[in-house]
Amino acid sequence: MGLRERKKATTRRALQRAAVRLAVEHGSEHVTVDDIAAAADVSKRTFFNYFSSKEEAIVGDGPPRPDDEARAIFVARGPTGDLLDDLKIFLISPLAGSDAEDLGQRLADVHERKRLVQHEPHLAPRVMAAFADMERYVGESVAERLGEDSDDIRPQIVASLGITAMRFSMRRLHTHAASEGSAGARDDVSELRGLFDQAFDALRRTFRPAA
Amino acid sequence: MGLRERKKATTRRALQRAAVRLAVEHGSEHVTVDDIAAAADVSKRTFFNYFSSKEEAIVGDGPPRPDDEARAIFVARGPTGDLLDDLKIFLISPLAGSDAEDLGQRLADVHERKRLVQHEPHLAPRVMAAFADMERYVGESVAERLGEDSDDIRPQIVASLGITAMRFSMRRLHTHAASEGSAGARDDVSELRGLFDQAFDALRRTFRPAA
DNA sequence: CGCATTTTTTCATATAGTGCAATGATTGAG
DNA sequence: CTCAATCATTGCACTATATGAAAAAATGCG
Repeated sequence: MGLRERKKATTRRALQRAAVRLAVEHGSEHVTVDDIAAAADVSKRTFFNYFSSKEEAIVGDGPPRPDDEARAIFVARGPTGDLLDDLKIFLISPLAGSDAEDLGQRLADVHERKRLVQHEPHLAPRVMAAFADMERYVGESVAERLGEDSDDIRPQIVASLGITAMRFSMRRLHTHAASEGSAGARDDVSELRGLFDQAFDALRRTFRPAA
Repeated sequence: MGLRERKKATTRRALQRAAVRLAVEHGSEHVTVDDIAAAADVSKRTFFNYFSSKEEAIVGDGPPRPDDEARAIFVARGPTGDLLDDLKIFLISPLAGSDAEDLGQRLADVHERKRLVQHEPHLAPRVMAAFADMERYVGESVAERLGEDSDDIRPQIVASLGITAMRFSMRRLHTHAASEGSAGARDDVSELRGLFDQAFDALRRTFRPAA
């Protein structure tokens, strides 16, 4: 990785961190792009080279998507053959690969943004839209697996159930224990997995697999 | 209804119609608020007295919400006692009251906006957010009916299934027959009801009512 | 009609977001 | 090392969104 790319990554992180921090401190409405750029020591124009809008920098990218490999396995009826089990594995796959350090950092970011959105409801639409987009992606994957059209009702039902489980988990995350700091990174991950298991157990109970 | 309120309603409709028409004609990116205001013969500032953003005027309000009466019936386990049947009635209740004339007009608007969003994907997030908001509302109603907390998983599952049925119906509406004009108003309504029935039949087949 | 209320308009202003050309740093080839 | 190509950053100009405040116009009522 060359110096150029490293600097770009640093700048991007700096901008994003500044955006979130300032939004938490003063409320996102009272933070201008100029403020964010100044806090990250770049020009306003540079900010827009990295983010296409202020909200994008503050809210972030939404839930992480499974990669193409995980999608291929899911579409090919793998790895277990059971629809719900495989859907669960498919959805949680982005949390599988990376190391605990990085993962904990991302979950901490999720946590901070969650609080931000709760305090500022006008940010919610963007988050909701991100989930809706994810749901469309999952729906198409399910349709492909089932050999049906993505306009059919069944793939949409299955996708919405999966996304509901996901939202439930992320919503519940951190609402109980107030475990903070870097030591809680692994705890966060296992808590998220636990909630995910819990949600899918509930799905299993209310879902009748075949027609 | 006094002259004042009638005029306000007229102005609002004029602005909304102008917004949609111009967006269809030239693409929403190439339509400015000044254009819309000029087409409706009001000042730009007046536009913002009616709509808080350009997108709000173009995309509209999203799916119509059940009124408090319908919600009260649903929460009180009415009218049939069966969860899915009652959910269906609850969700479709906004289409029950008004006359066919007005209803057909609204469905025509839905149709036009649907095409608009399909051609301009950047409008999609707003629509998705509207559905997500509706889903939250339904989830809270279901939780109240079941005597559970709206943070619990079951109300969220039920709500997401209901909204999925709704989205499926609105998505499929008008994709088959190209029936246009005022004569098709009643047909549209019955087609929508048919699709809604179909979706809920599918839900019934995949849903196991009690734990 | 004449007065009170509400709506519309005019004007000023702040901020978001984009295109373009110039500048300066990073890189890789010779 | 040196030079040339590449790429990020920046400043500047400009358009559009959105809001606030006060003047001006329209409306409702006695």
